[in-house]
Amino acid sequence: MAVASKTTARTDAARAFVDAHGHAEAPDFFSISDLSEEFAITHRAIRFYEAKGLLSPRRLNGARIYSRRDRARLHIIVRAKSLGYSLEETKDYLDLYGRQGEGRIKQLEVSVHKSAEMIAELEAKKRQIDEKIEELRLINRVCRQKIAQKRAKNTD
Amino acid sequence: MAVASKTTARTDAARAFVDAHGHAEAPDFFSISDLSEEFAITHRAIRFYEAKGLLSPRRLNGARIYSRRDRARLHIIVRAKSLGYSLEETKDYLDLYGRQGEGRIKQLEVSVHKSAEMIAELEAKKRQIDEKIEELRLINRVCRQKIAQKRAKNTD
DNA sequence: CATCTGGTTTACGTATACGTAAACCGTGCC
DNA sequence: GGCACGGTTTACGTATACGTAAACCAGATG
Repeated sequence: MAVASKTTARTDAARAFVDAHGHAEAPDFFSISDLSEEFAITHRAIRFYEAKGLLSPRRLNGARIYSRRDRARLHIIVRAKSLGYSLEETKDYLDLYGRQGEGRIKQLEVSVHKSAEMIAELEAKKRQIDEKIEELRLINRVCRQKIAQKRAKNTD
Repeated sequence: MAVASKTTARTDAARAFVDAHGHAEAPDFFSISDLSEEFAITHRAIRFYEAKGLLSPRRLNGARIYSRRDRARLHIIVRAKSLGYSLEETKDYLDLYGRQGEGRIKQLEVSVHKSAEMIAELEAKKRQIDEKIEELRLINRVCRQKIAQKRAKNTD
């Protein structure tokens, strides 16, 4: 049987392509398996994001080839998800991220405005997290006090 | 027709109860409408949280009466949701929050551990937010630079 | 008494975000 | 040649978190 090489195997042409570019330490292209491993998500999820218009990797013989930029976008998607953003919201974000500095003045001004808005929203989220952390610190403290009390009185 | 009083109307007995306790500034009890308004969510959502075991208000004549503690729990639910936590996860959190300092030493130690874990997780989330904020600041900066350049060259 | 208001339950529908299974294709290795 | 391997599409299923509609009840009001 074919002994799969240690490195992730790929559809042949795709593999050739990926290997051709990028030298060991800093690859320029990635397979779907590379990315699904790196970000601990399934192939299915990655294809789903593409179907929803959040990614659009080039194809080679049908197989998907992801550039560094695609990978960066996926990274953003994964992070945004863990922060509770929907794919729809993340898509808006990526639109901003994608056209970094392109377009006419009007568009650029919109981008400046939107990015400022998003920053404000994230700051608010940070404050909410701080509130939760405070609650948890209180719980932590109270529990430890109770433990100390019980230990002292030996009331188990 | 019945002119609804300015304050939220309630099923009668419930209203009497709610009004009996708490004096204007600091009510002790709340109707489902009070809370749905305060947190900008629907009655349906609140009942749903109850069905999932995250709330358990007392009843009066069938109508739900929420205590300050119930309200605090709902507040936590709403915040957790906006931070991307599922109701299941939030339920675990509320279990911790509910038994603040009760139980035997073993349980208390578990609580200490879990709260510490949750704090660590939230700190990680904060770092992710900081990363996103950094990205956005960059976008913001780049866009403003481009605007300045275009303005200077007057190339629209 | 009829209606209105605010509450209740039950049931079915819907959007999001995938999971899972089936069936296919192209290349490399024995 | 054949099979394993990694990839592909298509289709249907599932979990979460509610929305919506229908039908009911209990007091308050005119």
